[in-house]
Amino acid sequence: MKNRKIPLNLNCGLDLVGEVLYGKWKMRLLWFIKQGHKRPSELQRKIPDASRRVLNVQLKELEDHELISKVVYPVVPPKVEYNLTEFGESLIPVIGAIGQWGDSNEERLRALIMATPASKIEVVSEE
Amino acid sequence: MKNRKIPLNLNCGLDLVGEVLYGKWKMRLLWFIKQGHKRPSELQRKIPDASRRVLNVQLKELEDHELISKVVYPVVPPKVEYNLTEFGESLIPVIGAIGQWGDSNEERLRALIMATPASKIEVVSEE
DNA sequence: TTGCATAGGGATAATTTTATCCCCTATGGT
DNA sequence: ACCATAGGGGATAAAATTATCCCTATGCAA
Repeated sequence: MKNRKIPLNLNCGLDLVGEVLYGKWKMRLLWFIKQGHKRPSELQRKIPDASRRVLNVQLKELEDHELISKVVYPVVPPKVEYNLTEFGESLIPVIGAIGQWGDSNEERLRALIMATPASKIEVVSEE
Repeated sequence: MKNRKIPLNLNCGLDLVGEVLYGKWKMRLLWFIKQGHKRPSELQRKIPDASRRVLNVQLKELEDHELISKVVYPVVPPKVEYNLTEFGESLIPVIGAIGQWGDSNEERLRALIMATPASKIEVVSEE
């Protein structure tokens, strides 16, 4: 998400949403924050597949887009909390719907995804 | 979407949905097909920002994921039609919800996105 | 004194995703 | 012959996204 060479297209609602919600971990971040996991370290534990760095970056973008707000407590060791803004809250039902569809179709999706050539992982022999 | 080096994570519903719906044009393709624009050339006209090639690729993925089905008529010049499968149909309300949220918040989103440093386009002087 | 927890961020590499380019099919019309 | 139509696809370049590595700071505990 740095300066782009290719102009954004922001024609329809879908484009606009994409701009703030695309990002591998963003929806999950919003979701977990909604569930009360507000501190960076908690979120990190909830999403161990993402590195701390990446979460920071995506949190920052969510903040820039006013979906979450950040509170920094001036204590040591540092303490930070994220909260959904009202704007962010309004997205929760949408994310809920997406996750819900995924959960409802979990088995089928899993099978489809695994069957797709695109998802075959390239196994590299260890050394 | 070729063979990947980094394992997919398919922990929750959100991950699963992402696997079939991430892709710059996929939701729009589904949406337009739903609206009756079933032929590749129609879709292309609806989404002029994407090249024909890219649409083909994404349509193929949607097909592999059983969200749409493809009918090839053995005529010349060729005629092809895509239709939503039932599975694909079941996604329409979700896509609708996303687009709806985007439309409802269009102005705010547009302003936020433009204000974000990340979206500043790198202007290259001509020549 | 070293180690740990907490949070943050620059620089760069790796990976994935999109875009671009160019070519192919077959038939009917000019 | 040559073009237009309607649909496809390989190869490669470019761009965008993620991951990795390493460094900052503070106060407390072993």
